[in-house]
Amino acid sequence: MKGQIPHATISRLPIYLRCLSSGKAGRTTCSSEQLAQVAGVNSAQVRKDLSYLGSYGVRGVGYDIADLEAQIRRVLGLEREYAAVIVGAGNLGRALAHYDGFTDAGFRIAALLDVDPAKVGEGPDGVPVLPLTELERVVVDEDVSIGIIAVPASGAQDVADRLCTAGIRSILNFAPTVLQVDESVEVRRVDLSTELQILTFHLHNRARATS
Amino acid sequence: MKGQIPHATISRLPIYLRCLSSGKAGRTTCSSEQLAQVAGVNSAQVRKDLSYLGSYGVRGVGYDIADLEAQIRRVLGLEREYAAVIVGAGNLGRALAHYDGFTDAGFRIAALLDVDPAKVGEGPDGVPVLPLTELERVVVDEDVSIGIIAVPASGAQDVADRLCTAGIRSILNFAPTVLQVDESVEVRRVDLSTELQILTFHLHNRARATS
DNA sequence: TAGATTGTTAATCGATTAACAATC
DNA sequence: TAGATTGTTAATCGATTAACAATC
Repeated sequence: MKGQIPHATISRLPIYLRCLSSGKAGRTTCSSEQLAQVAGVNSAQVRKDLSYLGSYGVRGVGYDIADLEAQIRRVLGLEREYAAVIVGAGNLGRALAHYDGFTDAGFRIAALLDVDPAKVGEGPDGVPVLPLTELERVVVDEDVSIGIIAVPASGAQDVADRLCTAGIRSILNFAPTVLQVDESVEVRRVDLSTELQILTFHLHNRARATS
Repeated sequence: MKGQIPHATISRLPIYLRCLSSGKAGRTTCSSEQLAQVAGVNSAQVRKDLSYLGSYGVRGVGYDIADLEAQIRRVLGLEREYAAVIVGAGNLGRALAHYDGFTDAGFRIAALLDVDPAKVGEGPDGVPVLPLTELERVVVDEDVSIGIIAVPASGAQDVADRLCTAGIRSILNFAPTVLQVDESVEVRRVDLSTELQILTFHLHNRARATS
């Protein structure tokens, strides 16, 4: 059943969820047109996406906000809490450990890990900074299911290999590298420089187009 | 000419660029198969993407690495430097200002801006932290073309509006909101919680599939 | 020439969206 | 009933990829 939800739909569900939670306090229902407006997509798209969850809308009325929220959370598997480790306690790693969005969304940062012994100790918001050698132990002891890589590109593949060996099957990679991992491991890449370079393409082209 | 390069191709060009730069020192050419391997895509895809740049490959030999790098940089508009401002001097904003990847890729962070007067002063790596009221002046004086939003969701739309009014046409948005902007403005969204939630979908489904 | 690899075609696949019957 | 809005179909659009002639 679940397997047939398209990839593109899955990546829009968190956006719908966010739009629903931050909706006007008074309303209890919401039309596909309204949701489309705030999510920045086509209303037919919204209806199609939501139809994969089952038929929870009411014709002529719209979707019940609380109900829809629950359905999306169920499909995304957000009914339980997940623990994550962040590897790399540099600026980015520490900023991520601080990041409220993770805890707000129900993720728990079990530890920051770093090869540099000087960084070990108490970290931001009481998250411990541990030596990288503790990786395997933390993953087991704290039931960690997500690995976040925030080390320089040169170390990223090694870290990924260790995470995989430790049993991690979901990785969020902030290093500017394409990781080579087993196909059973899901990797999402967040590449900050790449995002800026895509923006420059448009800057460059708009400049050319109007000159 | 440029306008016809597909969106999907544009977003892969920075990855190819990175793979080329970090290649083995000895080699001067590179086949589509090799590039596909490190970039994690299909080799036919690589050839098709590169064909949009023009015909710079040599049959039976491959692509000249230095030449290809130059062509990609030209198409992406990376032959010049761009200045960016980061709005929001919290943990994320400050980590981004520190981030070497931006300077390595030729971006200059002109300033961090924050509404909180307590945060104003000298920031990370000598980047000044200025009051948000300085926004318009900095954009003009420093010829800023990119705005990076690292404020909480509640303030993001206001910041976006001010950036647009100041003349910015490219925005990188780290706030968990879909910004409503004029269609002439290009927005890229980096939503950290969304990425984790997409990972949980796969965790959840793999767990269900194997149980 | 033989081997390697590009550039491009055509087939396939998947995602988007207009349109509208169903129905609250 | 009249108005609103869903769920779904079918058309369209765009992206991926196998295959192979061209050619170094």
